[in-house]
Amino acid sequence: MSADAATKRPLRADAQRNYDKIVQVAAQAFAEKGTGASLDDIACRAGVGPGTLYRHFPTRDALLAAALGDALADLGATARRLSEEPDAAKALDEWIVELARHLRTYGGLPESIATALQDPSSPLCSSCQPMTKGTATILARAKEAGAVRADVQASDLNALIGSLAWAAEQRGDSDAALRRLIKLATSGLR
Amino acid sequence: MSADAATKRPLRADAQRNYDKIVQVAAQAFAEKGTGASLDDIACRAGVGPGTLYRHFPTRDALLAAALGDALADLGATARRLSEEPDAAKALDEWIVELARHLRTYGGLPESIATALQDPSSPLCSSCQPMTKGTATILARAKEAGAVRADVQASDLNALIGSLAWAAEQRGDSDAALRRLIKLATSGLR
DNA sequence: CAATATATGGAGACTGGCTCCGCTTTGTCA
DNA sequence: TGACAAAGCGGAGCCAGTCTCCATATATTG
Repeated sequence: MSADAATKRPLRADAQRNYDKIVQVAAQAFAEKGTGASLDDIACRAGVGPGTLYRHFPTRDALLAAALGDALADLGATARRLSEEPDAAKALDEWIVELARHLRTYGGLPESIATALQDPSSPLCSSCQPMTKGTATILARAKEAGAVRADVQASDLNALIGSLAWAAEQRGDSDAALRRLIKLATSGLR
Repeated sequence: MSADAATKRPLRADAQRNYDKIVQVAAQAFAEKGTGASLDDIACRAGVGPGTLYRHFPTRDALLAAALGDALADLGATARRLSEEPDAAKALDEWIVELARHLRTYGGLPESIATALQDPSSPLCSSCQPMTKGTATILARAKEAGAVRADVQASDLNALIGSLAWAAEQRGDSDAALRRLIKLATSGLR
């Protein structure tokens, strides 16, 4: 959970220390209070002033993207693994569940991400490529295999998964309830 | 858009005037700025102090429920009409679209309602009976007609519809895009 | 036209976001 | 090693929003 922003001049040692500490504290705060956690509070808990936090992370999304770092890398790995899975239909089912579960890492994450996806300039938007790309490739394979209707769009599927994760969060659902919701939405009403 | 709260002692004339004005202004503000509109601002625009607004409506949800009054009555009427519709499957389809559309009356409404539904003491929760009951009865009829799997639960269907309305809002979707999303979720992937 | 219950409004406490700028620390180079 | 410039810091302070408290004002009633 460190080493990044190696582009441009490397940060001064103290600055790098602060950066890392902020990300670490932020990850914990988001886990506890959701994506709406107070940024001033995070700065305080990291032992820096608000100014420092805002210079490193000009927006909440920037901090969120940094805090999410590892989790998103994991998701990328999962996507690659499922792209190899022989059974394309099974791979898609698994991907959907996995993605929905990831979206519950922090409270409020589905909303943060949905908003970010609307704004290409958001750092969170670029960080989410593992998600969007993953869905696109795995869905494409499932279509080729004839396991999915040809008119299903990747963007719609992403929106659907996000919205289910959101609903599950709103209801305080268990993992089982989330799966039930996913099954309802993916197999339809009849 | 007036006359209510006739239970208990009737409000003093000036109080009733203020009450009505607040509801009217609130409906407009929510329409413009979403359910998160500033309450102090609503009070100000209605020509009353914040204290007055908060005495009539102790929570945002209380005000929201009042502002939604007419719309919810309409929805109740729609539910009754669709309960008569001979084709139970068609009735359900229509209900789903109608409900999702109603949830877009104000920005942020799906979230406000989803939260309220978790809290039986919320005034918004009771106001939403037309929605929940409507889904329950229309779904039951569709099941009887064999148009829907028997294991589909009304609560899940409600959550699903709400989440689709939420997703459509996040993406700034047109009505057509919302319908596409609904079709995807109700007819499944294959 | 009191007397009284009812209702008002706005000052102000509090929370969180975010900025600005004088001060401190670090890295470098002689 | 010492000194200087660049890099970084932090917290005071402003803004917006929520919500409360209570001295004051107004409607109603006999």
